[in-house]
Amino acid sequence: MTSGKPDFITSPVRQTDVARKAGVSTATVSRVLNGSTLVRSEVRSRVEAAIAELGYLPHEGARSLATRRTRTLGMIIPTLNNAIFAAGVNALEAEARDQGHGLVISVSNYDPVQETVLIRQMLERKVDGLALVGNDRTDEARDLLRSSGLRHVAAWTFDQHGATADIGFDNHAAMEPLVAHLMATGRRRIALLAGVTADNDRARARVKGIRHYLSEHGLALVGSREVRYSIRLAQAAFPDMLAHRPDAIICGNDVIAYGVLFAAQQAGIDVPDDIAVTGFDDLPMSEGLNLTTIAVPAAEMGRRAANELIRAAEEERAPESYEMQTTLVRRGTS
Amino acid sequence: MTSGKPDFITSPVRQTDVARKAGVSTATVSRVLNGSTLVRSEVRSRVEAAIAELGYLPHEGARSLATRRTRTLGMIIPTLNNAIFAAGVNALEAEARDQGHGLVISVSNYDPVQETVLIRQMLERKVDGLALVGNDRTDEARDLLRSSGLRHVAAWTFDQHGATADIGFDNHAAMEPLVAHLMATGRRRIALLAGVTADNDRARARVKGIRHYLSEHGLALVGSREVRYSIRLAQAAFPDMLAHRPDAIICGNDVIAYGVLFAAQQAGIDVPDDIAVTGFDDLPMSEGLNLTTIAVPAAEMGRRAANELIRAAEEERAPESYEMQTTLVRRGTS
DNA sequence: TTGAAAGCGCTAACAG
DNA sequence: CTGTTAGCGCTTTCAA
Repeated sequence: MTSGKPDFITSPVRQTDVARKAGVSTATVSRVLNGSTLVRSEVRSRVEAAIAELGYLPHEGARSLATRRTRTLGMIIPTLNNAIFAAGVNALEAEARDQGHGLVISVSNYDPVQETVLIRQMLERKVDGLALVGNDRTDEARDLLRSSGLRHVAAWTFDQHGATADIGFDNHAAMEPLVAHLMATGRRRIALLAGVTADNDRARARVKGIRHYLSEHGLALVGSREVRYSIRLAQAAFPDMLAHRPDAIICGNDVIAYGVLFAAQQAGIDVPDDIAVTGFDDLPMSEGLNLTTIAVPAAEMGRRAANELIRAAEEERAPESYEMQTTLVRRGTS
Repeated sequence: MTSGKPDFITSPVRQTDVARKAGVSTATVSRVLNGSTLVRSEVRSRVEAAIAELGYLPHEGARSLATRRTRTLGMIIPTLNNAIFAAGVNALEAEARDQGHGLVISVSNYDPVQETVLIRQMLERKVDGLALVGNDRTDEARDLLRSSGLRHVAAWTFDQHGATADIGFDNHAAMEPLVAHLMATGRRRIALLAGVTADNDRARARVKGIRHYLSEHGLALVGSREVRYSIRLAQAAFPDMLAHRPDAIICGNDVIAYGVLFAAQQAGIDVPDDIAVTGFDDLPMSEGLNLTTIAVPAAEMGRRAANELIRAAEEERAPESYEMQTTLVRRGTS
């Protein structure tokens, strides 16, 4: 770029250097940097020239210390190896970036204790806002959040009566259309291959929803078990499911459903003629596999969470809840 | 937790408060915090008690300003909506966290100009190390990296003669076993459905590799085109591929291969009898779909990158390159 | 419109 | 072993 000077390795150009070069005070440089209107345009361009020539880059950390705002959002997610969460992070990052904010991300591996540690770290990093997933939290984490006053939202969940600002959907209610659809298509022997429900309020709510809506039709699950998020493990669990002689298998998420689909294929069992299979998430792959599933507004939640967090920080208020909708996507497996 | 005081919202407890409560200087509190050995154990426990009672959390930003280390790594990836990248980030984050470092992540959407902007932001945030993907970069980005002296590595690529520290694999050489395998199984009319090669040195290297190894067998591609990373778009491109009457379709990545597989199925074309199909990445899904592909060490790269970046910062040296291997995974589609 | 000076919360010599 | 004293690089009154 600006050739001329031999650009030595590591050039710690500070505001002072710019100020000296432009013949102004650091206060003025700061004003130019922050777009203050009370700077004569002649001075402004002089400063801007100095900034360009020196290749000055403001020190965000120092700025944060002085302003008490980090322009950084934090996010703690269970895992990134789940495409639906990755999509949420992707959207949250994009929105944060558009609003001039950075994103520091941490993975809790579905462990509330680990999450608590991470929340503490986010507090130390003084992020302007924190996005969490769900509402299964340790008491300590809750305390940390409350006493620090850190603005935070819980995504992937929505509870009208909850204490946190939820930006997500009602996992319980989301199952209603699915159960109704299965009923309408004549399925009666329904089995459930759920995701792990321990430390996962979303998974639990879905299971509860399924049982609830089934019971409204005078039915109960003919069988039920849990598997971890893995195609292979779901495949391996298929025989167990089969033992209940179901005419439909509701899966806790799309990945589990994929495993069931592959296992059924290998076992020579026809889907949907012999057994219907459904998922949850609606990953891109599900269209190709023709999987009936429930679409989750992952990108929308990410965007909304970032936006709400930033807005709340600017307006110095608590973030608000937003309820989003899931939609049943009927395809060939049911 | 510590009930008693009514825990008012937002309690800015600083080191000074802890120091006063424990009857020591802030320097001593700092020493306790940083595990210095020159603190009498009696004093140490007094300080620790004060920290616990007050619920004091050190201010990472202020600490960074004083130490000139942020204990934070940066990563700029093309997208998170690609499971293979998400896996890399997941591993990098885990390793960074294990080493007591945070991770700030940004997405460039495969745009070098955007990436340049993000690099500048990473510079302003003073991350201790930066992980990038590939080596397609603007001159400005290169300048920024060089003149700042920011420690960085390029993942997903490996060039013996490159200037950057590469932590990845040779995309060109990775195609050799695949082409050899196709040759060995009698395929001669090979078509390529590549990923987008613009601003993507990895994709270009793979294409070049395929052509190179094919020519060693006296062959050339019977057809070739690019598609974006999308099952649906790949599906839509299938007829074009078919027009070349190929007996094998090499796909630039697994997702494209999935699209081809679905399209072939719908068109009633048998895989692998009529046409062989191969991918690149070896996503978890590929086992279920029985896709022949090339496994990429995503997690290993992430872990290694974090580790090398942190190590290099500690030892105040430049990060070093690491070459990793891809492996051909022969399955049912070829 | 601009500059001087006082911090933001912490660590790091340097004495003692 | 512990306290004192300077800053780290920026923003922000308060005067001018």
